[in-house]
Amino acid sequence: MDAKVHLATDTACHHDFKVNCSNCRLNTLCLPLALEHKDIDALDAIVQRSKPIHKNDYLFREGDTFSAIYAVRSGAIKAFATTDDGREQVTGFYFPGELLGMDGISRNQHASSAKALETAAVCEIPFDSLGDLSARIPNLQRHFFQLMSREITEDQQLITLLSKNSADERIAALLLSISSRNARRQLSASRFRLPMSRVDIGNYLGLTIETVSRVIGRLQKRGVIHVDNKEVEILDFAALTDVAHTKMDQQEAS
Amino acid sequence: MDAKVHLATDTACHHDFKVNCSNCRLNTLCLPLALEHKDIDALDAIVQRSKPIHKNDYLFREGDTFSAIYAVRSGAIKAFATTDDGREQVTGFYFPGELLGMDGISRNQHASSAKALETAAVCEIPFDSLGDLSARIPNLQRHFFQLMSREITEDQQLITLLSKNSADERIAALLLSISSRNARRQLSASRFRLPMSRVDIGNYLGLTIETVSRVIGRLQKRGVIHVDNKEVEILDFAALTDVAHTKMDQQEAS
DNA sequence: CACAGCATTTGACCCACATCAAAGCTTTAC
DNA sequence: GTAAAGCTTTGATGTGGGTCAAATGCTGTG
Repeated sequence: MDAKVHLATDTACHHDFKVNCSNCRLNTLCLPLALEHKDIDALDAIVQRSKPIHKNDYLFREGDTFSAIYAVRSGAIKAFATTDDGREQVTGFYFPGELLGMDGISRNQHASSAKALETAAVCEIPFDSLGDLSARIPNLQRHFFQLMSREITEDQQLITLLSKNSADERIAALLLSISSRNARRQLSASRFRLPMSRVDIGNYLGLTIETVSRVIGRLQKRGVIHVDNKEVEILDFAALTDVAHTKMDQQEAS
Repeated sequence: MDAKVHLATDTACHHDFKVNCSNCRLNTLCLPLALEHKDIDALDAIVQRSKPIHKNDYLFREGDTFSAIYAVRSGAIKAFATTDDGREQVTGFYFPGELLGMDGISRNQHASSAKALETAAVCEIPFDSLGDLSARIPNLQRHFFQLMSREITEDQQLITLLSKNSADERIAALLLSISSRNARRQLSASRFRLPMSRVDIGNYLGLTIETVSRVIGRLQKRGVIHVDNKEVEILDFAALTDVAHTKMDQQEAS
């Protein structure tokens, strides 16, 4: 964790106060747009970095009044809705540089809950301020429309995955998604730690934990990946991509 | 295009070209906001109503350059993506008063295709103009954020439906959704015509046509609904709601 | 009106994944 | 360090809905 814990006494923030949007390592992800310096500073002024949360803490809960969207700075967050009968539908995993909470805008209350999968730091972006600022900075408005649109297309991809793909294909697609999101952050595309449990994976992909476990075991036996608990290494990208896309299963030596 | 060019010759269009946003019957659906008269007029000025399309016509195709979003004025539209192996994932059905096309914003090209399920009229809203206007009319900006957010929450509900619910529950939920959307338009909640085929329903709900057909047959046998081809009557709302929510199936006399 | 081309229904059978069960393994608490 | 409580894996068995097949019903067209 951060060394500067005691710098500020007036807030709950334990994180580096020197960070701002201009110097944030993630700004090419969270703000991949050509904003003027002064515009970035204006955005920076409304962003609050006061939310270090740890494992299992809620960032917000379904039904909470909506007031802000959140950008992940470190750690990992899962978003999920709880069904009538108490089961959990995970609607997304969010890694550093990614934004969540946009589903709360429509009814002014969060439609899903979000909790930390591990210790995480987030930027809180008050939505009213963001709206005001967007009206003044056309690029920012456009960018924010794009971010929401991306959430829509990603949800639609998940819909397709759930509706049309086998368990093997779903797992392979998730591993490749995490891999490529790691790569965007300059981290290894082939070795990483899964921050979520098998239960979470199951609740995201519409599978039981047993199936998740079996599929992972099968991929490992084939030499496509190596898994040790939550540590994953992708040994054969081509094969994994193949699994993700192949409708009919290819036969393999067991 | 100018709408008026078709007045003399095009008899395929049965719709009223005099319509504008102020007098549109649907404006409480498509614009449920407190816009000033002059703001509505400004919006009206950018909206184009030049698109009467008929059954199986495309409104836009996956990959087309994105330039506008669309509001359905009459008829019905389905949006869908085509998977690698050529299958169709229907991502939504759109009825009068509903907007589609927002998934194209993020990459400046449509992420899905849209085609008419029956003869339809749509309003085309050029996105650049809408952005400009939104920057000047805070209420409009907020409203549009809300519309996109609603699309997100609806997609997430579909994700949950696909991931957690049985065939019976999915069908029941779809029928209830269409029913309530009809009611919003002052139409009967209990009797309506399904504009989409069984194939489309299957591709939306992640089921085969055989299963769709069997579930509908079963619901009919139980006296929950009456179906004649595409005409549906809901005979027992309580029972249908029950089917939509019940995880464990209730026993019934067959 | 009759025929071609679809869409829908119905039945028989099968399989991918769920469910049930139980045994490691890992983490947390004291 | 050890116990308790989770997680994860692995195996045996069951089933909802997919697949295959065929009959029937619609729709449009010349």
